[in-house]
Order: sequence, then C-alpha cells, then structure tokens
Amino acid sequence: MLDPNYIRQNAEKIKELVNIGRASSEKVDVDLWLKLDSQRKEVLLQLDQINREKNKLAERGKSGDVEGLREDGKRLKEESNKLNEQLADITTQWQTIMDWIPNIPFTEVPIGKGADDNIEFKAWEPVNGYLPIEKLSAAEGSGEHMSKFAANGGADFAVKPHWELGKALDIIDLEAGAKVSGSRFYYIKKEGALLIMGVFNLLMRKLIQDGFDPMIVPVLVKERALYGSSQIPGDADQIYKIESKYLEDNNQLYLIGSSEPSNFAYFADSVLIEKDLPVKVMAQTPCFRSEVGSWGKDVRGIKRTHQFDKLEMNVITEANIDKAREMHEYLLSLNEWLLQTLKLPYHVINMCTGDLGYFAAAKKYDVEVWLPSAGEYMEVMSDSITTDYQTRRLNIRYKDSENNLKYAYTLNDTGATHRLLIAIIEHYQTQDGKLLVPEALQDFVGKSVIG
RNA sequence: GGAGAGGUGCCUGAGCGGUCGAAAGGGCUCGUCUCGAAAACGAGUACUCAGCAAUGGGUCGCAGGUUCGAAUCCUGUCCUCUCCGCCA
Repeated sequence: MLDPNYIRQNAEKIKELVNIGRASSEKVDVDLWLKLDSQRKEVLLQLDQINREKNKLAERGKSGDVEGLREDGKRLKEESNKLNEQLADITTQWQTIMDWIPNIPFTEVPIGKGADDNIEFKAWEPVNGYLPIEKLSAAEGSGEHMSKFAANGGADFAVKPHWELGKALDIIDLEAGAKVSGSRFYYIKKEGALLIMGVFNLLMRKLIQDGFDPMIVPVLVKERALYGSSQIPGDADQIYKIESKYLEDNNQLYLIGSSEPSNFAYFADSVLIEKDLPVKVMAQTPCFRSEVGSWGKDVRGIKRTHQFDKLEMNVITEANIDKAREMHEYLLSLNEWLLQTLKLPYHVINMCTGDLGYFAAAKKYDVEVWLPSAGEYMEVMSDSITTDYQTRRLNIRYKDSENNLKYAYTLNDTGATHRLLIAIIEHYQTQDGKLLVPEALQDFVGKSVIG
C-alpha cells in the first residue's frame, strides 16, 4: 500500500503506472480515487464536528440537568450514525482502489512492457567467470554465448533434460507424484533428495554465519498475512484456500506460496528499534501455487509445480532508499555465492516496469540459471526491494534515532528452491548417464558420483 | 470436549457510568548535585487523523448496543491463562 498522501500529490505518476501496464486500468481509476478521497475527507470533517458537539453536550450533562439534552443527543447520534455509514461505504471503495495500486518503481528500473525490456547486467559461467559487458543484452540475454554443454560433466555431449536423467537414476518420480496427487506433483528420491537437501543445508549454514535468524513458520495463514505482503489481491488466483468444516472459529486459512507472508506477518503491528535493524530472517517451507494461467506451460518435470520447497530470505531495514539498495545488492551477492559455489552458470536481469510482478516490488532482480538442454535460462531466484509497501499493510514500524516512528522497509529474496536440482542435473551429468555430485555437497550426500 | 479467570500506557497495576488519555510504582530520557558514578531531588515519557498553527476528532483486545455521557453496563467476537478430560 502506498501512502495516501503520496497518491494525492502524485496522481499523475499513478496514472503513468496504468499507462505502462504496471497497474490494472480496470481496477485503478485514479480520478475516481481522488474524488472518493475528497468525499471521504469531507465526511470525516463533518463527523468530527458532530462528535465535537456530542462531547459538548455530554459536558453540559455533567451538572445533572439532563432534561434539555436528550433530544439533541439523540439527533446527534442519528446524524453521526448516518455519517459513519457513508464513511464506511466510501472508505471501502477508496481502499479497494488503493489495494490495486502497485509500488512505485525506482528510477533505475527499466521502463518496458514485458520480458523483452528487461536488462541483463551480469552473466557468469564456471570456466570463464563473468562475461564481458559487450556480450550482455536485453531480454533473452547472453544465451547465445553460453555453452550448449554441461558445465561440469567433463565432455561435450547432448545434455539430457532433468526428467529423463532423473527417471533413469531413480531420483525423480513424476508418475508417482501424478498417482498420489495429480499433475504438477513429484517425488524426489534417494540421492536426489540428498542433493537438494544438501543445497538448502549449504545455504543455511552460510546465512546463519551472516546473521540470519532461522525460523520455522506456519504454512497455513490468515488472509491478512497474504494481504500484507501483497499476494492478495494481486496474485489471489495463485492461492489455495482451505475448505473444511473444521476450521476453528470459522477462521479462513490459506496455503502460503512462499514463507514471506509468514515471516513478515510475524512482525505485524510491532515497533522495532533502529539499532536492531536490519532484521534478517530465513525460513524453508513448502510453497503451494495453483499455477492457473500457466496450463500447458512447463508441464514436464519439476520446474513448475503445485508444491515445492523454498528457502526464503526476508529482511526488514530502516526507511532509507540507499540502504535498501545496498541490502538488495548484498542479497544478490548471496544468490551469486550459492550459484558460484555450485558452479552453475547464470545471469542476472534487472526487471522492467512491466515485468516487476507482484505489487510490492519497487525494484527486482531475477537470477536465472542457464539450461543447456533447452538452450534457455530458468528463473531460480528473485530479489526485490519492497520499500514500505508491505510494512504499511502490516503496520511494521521502527523508532529512529530521533525517536520518530517510521514504516520500515522490507526486502525479499529467494535463497534456494527445488529448481536448483534441475540445474544440478543439467550441469553435472556425464556422457555415460551418471551424475557427479557438486564438490560443496559431497560431504552431505556421502558420495561423489550418482549412478 | 467440560469448568472458571482475565484482556488498561514500555512493564507491573489501579479505576467499574461524568472530575479518565487514564492513579501509583517501576523502567527510560533530560536536568540539578558530583572529579566521575551511585543515591537523592526536579522535569518529561502512547498512538493516530485534520490543520501552518491555535485547536479539534478518534483510540483502555476488536465489533456493535444502552445512555445526554462508557475504560467502566449489555451482546457478540478474538486472544491469553488455570483446572479437568483427551492426546503426544
């Protein structure tokens, strides 16, 4: 949620968001909002006036001579009831429009309609390191300069997609996932399970060293948590809603699509102290997504599924844009650390205004691993600055050094997901159909070759 | 699942129809004193909305109701705690 004052003073900027496709033209009627806003102000003013009179009346009543007051009191009450109804009605409409206004992109965010306008600003591969700048580009990026072969497989040969080798090695079972739960579900088995657990473990140890607090969090949450981090209303169709007659107190619950709502809602309605910032937490949870709208897309393998595990990194910082930018780069450095430690080629793109995705993001980097089998990049991490968009909704504030209360800033970044197993299978397979274990995971997995 | 108790400011805790945004104590901040500290003493110490300000509105878990007037009474709701039961 934006500061209403900001919207009043920058109505043109909000309209611009609609024009460039960042905000829904259907939901975000800025002129209507401005009209409702002034109506609301007017009613609020009238209500204050009535309340003032009520208070005066009550003051007079203290003397005990109540006779002449009854009628006025009743009249004022009726009037205030009426105004309250009006206010509630206006506020609902006013709020609904605001709920659909996304965060304002930072100036360095590329302007653009969609994926083609994203800017690739970094690409890395294990042998040569970072690609020279002239090989980077927009959109599809440096794909043409990336190797068609497994980065760590030892020879040049046609790379098998993960579902093929995963099945052959009996470490991924898609049929069983379908049998038990339906399409877009899977089992990861044996060394496959160890590999991905090892990845989570590797990152967790790094994050703990870096001062992140590990959290085990609810996976079923109330609407407010999802609204707070802006999955509702923006991505509401992605969310599974629990249906049960046994919900306690009729408390509607939802399955999270990321631990971010659970992590941030933990701090809802609280006041932090500046010296305790930044707050850095991490949680590994299953994530649930309906994937409506992507039917027919990525149907093979474990890339796009209804349930997967994710280790999420969430940060609360003070309200300072430059510090947020610094933290954003720091989180990216953790992403890069993991991929470089695993020797997986990747690139980083600065998402354009039309491709920022969820409402809270003011700036977002996607980190994508190169998949030689398909000759394309696959998103594995998403690092975003969400400024005070989420903390306004969740009422997370802090006291600064001058004792002022301010809304804190938040940042979100994916630490690791099951998709990294896809990347490992692509890049560590050998010509004879075996899978090497990345050096950094060998202790955990207990061997250096699978198959 | 059954029975009971309670939710007030940073904390403890009073208030139970007007004098209450709220006693008292603690904590914290500033000041006096001191070479410095402790102690003592003095002052200050919730949030929020409108407004340049003066000022005014709202908030005693939350939502309604009664009343000229509600932290105080009534209803609902959420949460916490205790005991019993059931189960890890």
